Amino acid sequence: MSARTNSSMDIREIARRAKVSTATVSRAINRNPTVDPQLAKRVWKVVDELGYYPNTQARALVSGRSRLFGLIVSEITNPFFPEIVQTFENLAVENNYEILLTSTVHDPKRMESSVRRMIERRVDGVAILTFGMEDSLLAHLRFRKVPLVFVDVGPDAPGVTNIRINYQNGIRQAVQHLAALRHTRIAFVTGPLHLRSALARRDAFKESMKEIGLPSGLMVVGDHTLESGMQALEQILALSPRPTAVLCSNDMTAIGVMRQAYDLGAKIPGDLSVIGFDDIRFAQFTIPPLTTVQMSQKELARIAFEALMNCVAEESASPGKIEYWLDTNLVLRRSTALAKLT
Amino acid sequence: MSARTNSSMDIREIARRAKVSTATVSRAINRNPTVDPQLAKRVWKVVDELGYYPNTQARALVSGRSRLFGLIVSEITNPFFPEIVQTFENLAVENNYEILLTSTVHDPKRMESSVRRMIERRVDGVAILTFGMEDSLLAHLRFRKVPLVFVDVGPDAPGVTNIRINYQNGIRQAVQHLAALRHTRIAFVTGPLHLRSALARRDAFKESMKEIGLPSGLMVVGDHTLESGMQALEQILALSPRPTAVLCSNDMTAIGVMRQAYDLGAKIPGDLSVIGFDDIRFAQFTIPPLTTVQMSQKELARIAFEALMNCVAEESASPGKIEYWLDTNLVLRRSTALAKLT
DNA sequence: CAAATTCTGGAAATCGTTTCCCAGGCTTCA
DNA sequence: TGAAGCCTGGGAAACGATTTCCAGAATTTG
Repeated sequence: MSARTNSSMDIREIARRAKVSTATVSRAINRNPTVDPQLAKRVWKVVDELGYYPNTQARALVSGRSRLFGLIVSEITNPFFPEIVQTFENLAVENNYEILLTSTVHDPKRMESSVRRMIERRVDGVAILTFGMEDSLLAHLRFRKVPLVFVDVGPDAPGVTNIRINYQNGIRQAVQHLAALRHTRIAFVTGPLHLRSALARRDAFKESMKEIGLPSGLMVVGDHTLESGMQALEQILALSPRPTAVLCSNDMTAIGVMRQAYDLGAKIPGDLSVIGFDDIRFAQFTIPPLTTVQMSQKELARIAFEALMNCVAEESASPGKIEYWLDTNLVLRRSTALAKLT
Repeated sequence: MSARTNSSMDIREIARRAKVSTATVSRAINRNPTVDPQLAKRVWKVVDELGYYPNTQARALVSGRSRLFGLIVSEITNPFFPEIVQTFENLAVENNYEILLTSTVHDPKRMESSVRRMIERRVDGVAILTFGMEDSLLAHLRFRKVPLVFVDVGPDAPGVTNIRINYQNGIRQAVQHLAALRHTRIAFVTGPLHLRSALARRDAFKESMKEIGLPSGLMVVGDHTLESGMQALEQILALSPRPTAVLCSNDMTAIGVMRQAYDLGAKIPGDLSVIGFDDIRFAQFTIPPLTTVQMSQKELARIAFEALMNCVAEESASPGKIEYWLDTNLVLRRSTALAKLT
């Protein structure tokens, strides 16, 4: 007998005190209209008096729905995610759902444990917001017919929803903005090239440069960390002729570039224009405020959540593959300026 | 019949295929040593073949433990929290626990729903890392005998663990560091004064100034947001004689101060020394890197988690009130310098 | 070799809900 | 007035595990 046995308030206790059956209590609590208002009131009175809260686990067990959505991210500390998690949670609360947050921290073992835990808790759906997740793991989820939402890189299979990102749009705007400021030597700092999303950004850059007849050879490989941005700047400044603008695969990299520029005494945007990607919240507060390509995290989270809700609502109605699109757009701040003529 | 019924793999199915009873399957899965190794192997074989994962809800229902810890924060997007959540999750994974993350977003309704959801999911314990939570809500949790861990502001009651922060230490170091740099007009930007933690920081500042015979009247009220830091700087610069150093109640405020200084053309640390509080990860990447008082988020999360683990382990052994202490320390970066003589 | 003891694994109760099925009590209509 | 048809609410069977007993087998002991 554990200590919490004494607060044993089950539906039966309520039933006894309200002098009705457990079935009626259940119906009353779930606001089933077939129950007499008088009775319902009696039940609610007892419920309130005793401070009774239904046991979600028992509920889930019999109903088959856990009212739990999994959310897999790569790292919670990655500034890209908190806004997403927050928005996701807000929506979850509104819809009486809970969120099971898991991070992979780029570790295969953790990925596996993430998936296992999702299945064990019988989540009603999973949003996978991390890039790079092994297919064999996904197979487990697919096998269970767990609704899946991917951002950008999901397999083209029935029952999985994909949110595709229009990288091209924002990056084209960024490149053209720089070109308009008379920049011709524009460098690009990539992300880790084993990530499809990083590749897509790089390709969008190449494409955009080609469109306006500019060479896209000034490329430095980074890994999306602030530190790699710092290193990237060193390499960029060593190039000859020296680039006058840098476009980065994400904001952290751009912030690293700016940070290193500060250390090296290069003025931004005077000596070098910098553009980021993602528009994490912090981008508006850097010094100078960072011009960047916005990929709305709120919007992304909203789409992901709604996609999941649709999946559980449909209930095997039309499990065909579905796609959503998320656009990207340049937001101008103060890290870009006219190219310095040399 | 829902669509997932077809993947109906329960313990019985395993039992049938392994030609043993469900009891044996359960024991084998839980590595109960009383089961014959031969049999256990047979069971595991079937389990692996079928890709069986035990249903946590059923488990929780009968065992009385949900293996779920609640984590209530004020806002996930507050940069103070991601590191905590990440550390907490890491520990959870190691210990086969799940984390139920909830944010109050400073909204009484959300606080209530947070608590309700924790109870409904029957969490084994809750860490409350938000400052300012109504006592009436906590009463619900206490009534259920849910182990509770507070940071800094918990009620002095049996069964609740408190993590107390030694604000004084770090703030004294900060003040003395500034004094050593010949600053005598040191301003302080407070947090929202309805938060006990903000009051404690302010008082620690006053105390530290008094210790070395400096006046502590240069006080601006803020609310821990970056924006309030920006506004605070305007007020500070309007003071006469003008302060030469600012100590802030948290890092976001300090970053706001620096951001505004940049806009107004005041050099940091040349014209003004700035010190923050918290040491959020970003503090090392600001321009200039922010000198701040470290309150280790990792350590905080670790203590909170271990406190919860202890509570569930003890199992009503010694439910007396327990206290942990977390120290704070100044970390020197580059936002402070010798006072400019005027 | 019989009796006592220890092991091992099975049957069944249990956890706290939802929900199916059904029995009465009413209403309605012929 | 009697038969037919709703409503309403109760009894009991799930849901998928764990765990307590308990019986029979295996082992040890006198």
